[in-house]
Amino acid sequence: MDFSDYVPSVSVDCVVFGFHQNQLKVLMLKLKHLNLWALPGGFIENNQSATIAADKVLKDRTGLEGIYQQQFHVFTDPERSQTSHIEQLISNDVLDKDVLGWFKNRFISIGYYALVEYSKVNKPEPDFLSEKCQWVSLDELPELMLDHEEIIKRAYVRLNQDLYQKPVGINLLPEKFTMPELQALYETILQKKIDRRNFRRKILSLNIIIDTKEKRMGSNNRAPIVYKFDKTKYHQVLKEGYHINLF
Amino acid sequence: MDFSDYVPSVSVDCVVFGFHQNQLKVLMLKLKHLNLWALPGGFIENNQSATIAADKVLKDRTGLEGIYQQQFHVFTDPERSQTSHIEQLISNDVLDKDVLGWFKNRFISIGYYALVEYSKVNKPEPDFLSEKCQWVSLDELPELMLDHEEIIKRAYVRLNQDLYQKPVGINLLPEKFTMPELQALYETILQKKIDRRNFRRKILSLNIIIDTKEKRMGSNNRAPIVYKFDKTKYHQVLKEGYHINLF
DNA sequence: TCAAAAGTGTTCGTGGTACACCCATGG
DNA sequence: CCATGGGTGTACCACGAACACTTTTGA
Repeated sequence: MDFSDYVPSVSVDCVVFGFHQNQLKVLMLKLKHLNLWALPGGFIENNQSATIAADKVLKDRTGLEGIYQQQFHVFTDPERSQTSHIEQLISNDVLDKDVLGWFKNRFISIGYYALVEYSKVNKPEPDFLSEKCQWVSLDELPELMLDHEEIIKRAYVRLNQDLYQKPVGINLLPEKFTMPELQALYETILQKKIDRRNFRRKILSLNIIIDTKEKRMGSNNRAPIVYKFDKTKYHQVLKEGYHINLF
Repeated sequence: MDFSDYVPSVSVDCVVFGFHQNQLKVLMLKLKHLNLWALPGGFIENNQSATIAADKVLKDRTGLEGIYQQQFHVFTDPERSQTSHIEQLISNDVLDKDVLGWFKNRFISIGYYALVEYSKVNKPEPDFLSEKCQWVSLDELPELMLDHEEIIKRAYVRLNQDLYQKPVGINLLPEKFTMPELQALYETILQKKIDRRNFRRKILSLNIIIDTKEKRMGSNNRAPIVYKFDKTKYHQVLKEGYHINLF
């Protein structure tokens, strides 16, 4: 029994969603000297839980802390580890060739998704392997490293499912927002049109948003009411989930 | 940068649920020479995905194959690894002392839950660390190794949640079953009473079970209809989930 | 005063909830 | 023929779906 057979390297990959111009965006890294993009990620250090590691990844790339992150899947397919990209990075002196042995090792990755407010991420920071860090539209993904495309797909599927059980928005939207803005977010994530009036009633019935008594002026039509989230009730509902009627 | 810091050992732990005498049971292992129980688990071998590893664990302990297993969480708390149990196993000659270094390593564990038919598990097999393998009632758990109690709790919470989106039963019940039996299963998992007549209508409306035209004779009252699952439709519904009405 | 889009209200139908009633079986 | 528990039917109500009307804003 050779124990070294059972020691894969474990990393954390974060699918960071933002919402801008009625599009869902994902934060991605462009690798140095390669025409490839990657998800922000990192290794789990000693005495760190995966959650802490994921929080650190998010902090390092966006500067944001205390953001809602959700572990959604572990990717363990032995075929997912490929060294070809690494070898190219080494031949371009981005990585030292000593590390090849390490990267030849088996990798498994814990997938997290995070929801952040687009406007709060001013200057996303690339890491040492990448030349830039920026938002990429979900439906215009470039060529991605390893199985990162599948990771994003699964994160999106999970986000979609979670939306039917938990509220979403407190991190994706600015502090103050209007009903049409919240609706646009839901329509984007669910990829379907929702009736204005029914949406309004449904959301209000959840009691998670508060009328600020302000109105958003400036546009050529009736000024919509400005709302903010009731953080206490929001997190309560987030924790308990909706009470779905099945029996 | 010491890469060896980032190399935890990765195991798979399976929470195997069975249903017997209107109780949810979990398959557990009694450790040799210790007054401790553990979940069936194993390491992920080279060229194995976690799913395959979990299937192997299930096969080795129960003999069953092709069972529905669901990855539900990864446990990465650094505090979860303790060597005290291992040291006791070594001092009792169950384990060779060479392996202590290995077990001093950091562990993370991928949690799966499985649903199996109680009666199909005739002789559950202990592994080399344990003296017996048997069903334990969920509400009478003995003292458990490491964080296995939390793993079970979380598996149960997830199963409970999943029940509101997916059907359950095809693996937990025998091939042929009656409506009251199915209802007892649901009531046990959801821990609440369900109205007989409404349950019946709801289940039938899902179109996942078929009337076998048989009746279960022998009891002192009207003989209930015997049903079986429509495997095609069942797995279809399992994959798609219920369409919950939210927008 | 007009177009655009937001706020308010109404109707309808499906499906969940809460029941009452009848029917088969073994003792 | 009777107790027990399973099968069938119905009335009610909440909530989602579809839709019409009024109000506010800037040009």
